[in-house]
Amino acid sequence: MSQFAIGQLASAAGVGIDTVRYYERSGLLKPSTRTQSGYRKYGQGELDRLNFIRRAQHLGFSLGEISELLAISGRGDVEAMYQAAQVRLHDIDNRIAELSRMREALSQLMSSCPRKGSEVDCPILNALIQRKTLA
Amino acid sequence: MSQFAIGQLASAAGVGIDTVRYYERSGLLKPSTRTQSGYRKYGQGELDRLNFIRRAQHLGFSLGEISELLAISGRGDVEAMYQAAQVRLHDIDNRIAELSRMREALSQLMSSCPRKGSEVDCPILNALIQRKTLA
DNA sequence: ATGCGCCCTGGACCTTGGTCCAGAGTCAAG
DNA sequence: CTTGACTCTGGACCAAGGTCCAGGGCGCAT
Repeated sequence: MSQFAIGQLASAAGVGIDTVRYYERSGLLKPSTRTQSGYRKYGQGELDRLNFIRRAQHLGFSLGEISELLAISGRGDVEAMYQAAQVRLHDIDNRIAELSRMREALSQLMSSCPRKGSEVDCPILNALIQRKTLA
Repeated sequence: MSQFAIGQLASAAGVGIDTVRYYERSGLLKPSTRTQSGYRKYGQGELDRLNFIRRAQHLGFSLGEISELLAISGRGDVEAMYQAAQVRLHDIDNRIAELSRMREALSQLMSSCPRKGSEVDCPILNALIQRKTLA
């Protein structure tokens, strides 16, 4: 059974040592044992868990959500996993919609900007300065 | 010439009093004068400026960027305004692309999830647990 | 046995955009 | 003149996800 020191675990997962300790403080990942002198020791299970955390983060889950995900995963609760993914998906959709609104408003202003001449001709400036155009 | 106390300015712009003071600390908005007793007094120009800040925020500019925008606007520099908008647009596009990647990965996992049965059949769980599927 | 690199703890600090608080002073109406 | 609403300052605190530091202890190779 391979055992890792914190630095080995961290570099195996591509994170910083302080990040691993931070996850521990946050209740996400604790060492399987400690040496007598207090050194953290991790096994393959902890490395898997750390990789799980990173992948879930990559899908946009927050650490709080990941904490729930880990509990769900521990129960092997497929339905709950699906629900969590769905909630997350809606959140992503909302954020995309919000950004798209911004994009639309901004690019519309830009497309009618002459990029030269006086400020009165610049719709970007006008939109920001006056009570026009923008919701 | 209408003069506002901070509370009046804040409610005219739909923000909190503390927010106005925060903008002042951040160098974005300062009162045109102070009374002898130290009360902030604002005029129409400051209300316009505050509204500008809010609208720019609504387009996704950070307060730091808004600070530059205000300087640009003060110079009436249409070209610089356009450039700033373009930078912002690229940033929005990058964020949308990032979220779309997440969305894609997540919805693909979900579409092949049976939502019942054992955990070994759940691709969401598998993607998070194993070194598969996900980048 | 000593030097170098690793590890420990507790706590401070970072970013962004505010929000809240205490304790004091001020303003306007009754 | 008093009361209640408003404002002042300086500083603490919040979320999130870390990052860094000091001052020590440990482990292994030479």
